[in-house]
Amino acid sequence: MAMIDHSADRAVFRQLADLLRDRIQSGELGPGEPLPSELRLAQDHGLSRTTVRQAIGQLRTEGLVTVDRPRGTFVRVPEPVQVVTLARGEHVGARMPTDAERRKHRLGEGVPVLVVTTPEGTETVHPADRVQLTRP
Amino acid sequence: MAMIDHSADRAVFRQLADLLRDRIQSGELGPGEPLPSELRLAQDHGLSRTTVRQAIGQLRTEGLVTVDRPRGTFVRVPEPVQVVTLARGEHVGARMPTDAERRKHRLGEGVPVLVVTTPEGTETVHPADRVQLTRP
DNA sequence: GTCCATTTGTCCGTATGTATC
DNA sequence: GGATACATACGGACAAATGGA
Repeated sequence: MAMIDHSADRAVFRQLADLLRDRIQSGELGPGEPLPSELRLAQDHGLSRTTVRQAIGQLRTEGLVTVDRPRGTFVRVPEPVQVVTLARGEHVGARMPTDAERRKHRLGEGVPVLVVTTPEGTETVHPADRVQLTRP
Repeated sequence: MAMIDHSADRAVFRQLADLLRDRIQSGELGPGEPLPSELRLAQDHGLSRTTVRQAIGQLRTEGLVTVDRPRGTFVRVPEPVQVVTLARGEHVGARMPTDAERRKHRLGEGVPVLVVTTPEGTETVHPADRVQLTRP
């Protein structure tokens, strides 16, 4: 098993996040598959549950995993993407939603929003996990 | 002073995050201004420093504040925005960067990246706090 | 339906390290 | 050196929701 180095420069919880991220991005943990439970990870690596939660929190903010409480933590499953066409003169930015916006649009953690601004200044917000913009 | 309701349905750290977010969005705490220290917030509201850190962590993931350790926690100052023109057929998405990408591009916490994909499939990433895309 | 084990969420306390002023 | 402030890591406790026996 991959190991954690307590004497390393990098924080322990970041090392654990790196390990789990690698397992996800390598495909060893596929979309929809559960991560080991927090208790299991803590025991396996000799860490406190607090530290394990920090690591998983990191992956949550990166949008790599979602939590279905209390069933477990799962590798995020990609949403079907809808393509939206940009009109002339429109600008596009991205930012994190506020807590209120997250609930309103039912956004998962770690999912930004795309903000489209018309030349008149009107803004529309799109969930970045379900929308792609295109210049035709 | 605004109060925390321990009997409320909403978690205490979320209530504190709400209070601080309101003070930022109302302009009472302007860009570049420091938040009260974690210890100060803990004492003022009768909370543990752990809980205060949870609240501030929430605002960090929302990109509302930045931490300059150990000077303090500050309301994020908007970056100068560079406008990038989209070519025909390009697609635009957004996602959170991984930890490695964050360090590579010197991205602040809570800042997504804009991902531009050419028709050939080449991807370029832009920090969403410094770049806006436009369809001319 | 009830009981119980599992799992995540929340909150507290403590300690130590590191960088700044 | 000392005080301040954030970062990391540990520990414990209880709550809430799920799922299986």
